[in-house]
Amino acid sequence: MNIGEIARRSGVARSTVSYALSGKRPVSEETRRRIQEVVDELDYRPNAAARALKEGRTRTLGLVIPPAGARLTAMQLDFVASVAEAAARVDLDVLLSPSGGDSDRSFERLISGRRVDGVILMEIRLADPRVTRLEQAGMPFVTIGRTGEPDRTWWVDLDYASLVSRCVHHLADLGHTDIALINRSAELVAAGYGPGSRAHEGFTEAVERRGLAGSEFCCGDDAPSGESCVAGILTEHPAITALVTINEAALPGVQRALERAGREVPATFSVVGVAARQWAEDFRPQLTAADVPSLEMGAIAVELLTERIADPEAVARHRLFAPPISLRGSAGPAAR
Amino acid sequence: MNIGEIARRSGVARSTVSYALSGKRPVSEETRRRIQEVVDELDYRPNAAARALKEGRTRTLGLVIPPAGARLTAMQLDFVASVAEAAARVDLDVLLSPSGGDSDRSFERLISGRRVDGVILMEIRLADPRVTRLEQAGMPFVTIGRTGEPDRTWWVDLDYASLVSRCVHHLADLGHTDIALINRSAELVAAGYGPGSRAHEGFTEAVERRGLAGSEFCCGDDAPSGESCVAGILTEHPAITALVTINEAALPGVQRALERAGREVPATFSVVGVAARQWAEDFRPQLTAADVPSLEMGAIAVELLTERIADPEAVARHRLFAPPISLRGSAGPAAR
DNA sequence: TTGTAAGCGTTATCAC
DNA sequence: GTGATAACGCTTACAA
Repeated sequence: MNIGEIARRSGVARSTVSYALSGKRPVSEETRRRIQEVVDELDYRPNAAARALKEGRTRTLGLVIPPAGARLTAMQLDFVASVAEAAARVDLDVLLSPSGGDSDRSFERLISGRRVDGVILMEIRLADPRVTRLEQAGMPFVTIGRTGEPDRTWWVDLDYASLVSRCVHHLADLGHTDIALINRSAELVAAGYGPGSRAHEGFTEAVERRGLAGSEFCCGDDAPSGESCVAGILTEHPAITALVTINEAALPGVQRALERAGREVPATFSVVGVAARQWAEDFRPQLTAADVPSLEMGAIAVELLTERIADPEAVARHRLFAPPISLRGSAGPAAR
Repeated sequence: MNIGEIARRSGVARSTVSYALSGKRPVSEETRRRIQEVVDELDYRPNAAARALKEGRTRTLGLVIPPAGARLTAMQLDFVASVAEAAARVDLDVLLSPSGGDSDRSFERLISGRRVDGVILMEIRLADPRVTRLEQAGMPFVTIGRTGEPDRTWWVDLDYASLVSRCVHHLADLGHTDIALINRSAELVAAGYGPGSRAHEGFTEAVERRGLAGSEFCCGDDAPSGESCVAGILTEHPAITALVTINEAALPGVQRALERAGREVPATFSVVGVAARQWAEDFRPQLTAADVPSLEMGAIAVELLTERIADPEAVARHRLFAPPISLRGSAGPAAR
């Protein structure tokens, strides 16, 4: 089914069908109705490739996800779902590219094959080759997370430094003096992964300001890592009475380690952190945490990207999210 | 950058460039090399839209995922990742369509806009309107999960009936006589969701054959639902000594309820089920379970789909997975 | 071995 | 208010 067939059946020119559907020039009510009838009957929709070729835009966004080797966390998954959803709401399609570096074939296709009008990137490194590549290719993009040069680029991000800092202050207010930070994996932190280093910054700054003893621990993105990490903390640093975590995938393990050690939360140990609401509510007792607004972040990423696509000269915009800490039941006064 | 520019810079005709890149007709080594140099220098790749228009195929697969309202489970997420990965390996792109019913705009664009060469569908209902729509449109598709008429269609699926049956037999062999099935949510089961009804079948059949007392419980796809479901079982059906579950998202809650109730796994209560390996290993003790081979299933789905696209007349093929139960530590002899 | 040209289905310009 | 037609960038049948 193509526009020529619609035109033939409605007894008009192809251009008239095009205009009737786009509304870009007036069409008499009579012919518009006749065309619409045929269109509805045959369930016609313009061929995407032909339209993209002619218009020079694909009405498609690229979403670069970590390759399957690196398992996606619930938060990343939420971003994928929310980006797809937000794009669908404005009639944009989303093309998935599971790429790690900058020389991946599917990533290259997106760019030089002009498969998409713009790209959303997740799991950004402070120095990210994919960002360089997109800039060089002149492809509009928005990152979820920011690079080391955040002023020049378009992004949405969580303010990990301030969130972790707030967590520390909250624990300090409750009287805790000896606390731990459960960070992401050592590999990620070493690779210059933003959340890792910014959580570190926020933690050391706040710990120092409040005169606390703070220890930092890297931890893999899974429950077993969380369990062994916290088990280690409990045995080797018995003075520690509270922890703040940005590693949500480790939470089930954190919980298990505390239970095994017979620590009551929050009576004899407090836990606070940054996590998707679902993870926070799955914790027992429910986790006092800054709830990551992943749905909103995905939606804003799409919004920024469409804006940048519409005006390639526009000055860079970003959005830093610092959601409030939701008090649930996992943090209490320090035992004395 | 387009093929004309490459041709001009290499001093040949556009068709020669095309042939040099596709290899569809011999090109002298000398010119091939000259062209390749220019291509490499300018990082040229054929425009995807133009190529799709000319060839009548998009080299893109559609992947229909549940809309964000219904949160994706870890298993669904694994499917998404593995499909994207498998497609990328054969240089196909994946277009995401978050659609529930058959009249979603993004779903319709896939089909009548000819945005993709074929579609992969997940979360299939026994009677699924999306399947009907794809058949009517003549769009090749493969489902992850199967409909009520599995002979006519292409799919990959888990053999829930046989897996659950095996779990029951395993528990019976261990001496359990009073067991429970934790199914998916009541809504899903009522809506004719395959895994739900097939788990039911396998359970009742095996329970009957072994002369056991079996009770079935529906449970939402999250930890809190799992916790209250199992808590209810323990108080209201004290005779039950073991359960089999196909609801992996409920597992953390299942564990919590057992711990709260002071039941030792596997000493005083046994748990077996069907789950992604990651979920099974997160359980304490690790869960004796049939490990869902999501990576392989996604890859096979892509393989079947490409096959069907290549030969639209081919007779329907499918693949039913019945992975063995991996013995871990969560099931033991019935306490007497 | 290479070049010429038609045509894929659209949209937009120009003409009436 | 509507129709004819060129052009988007590519692949491929046909010519040389």
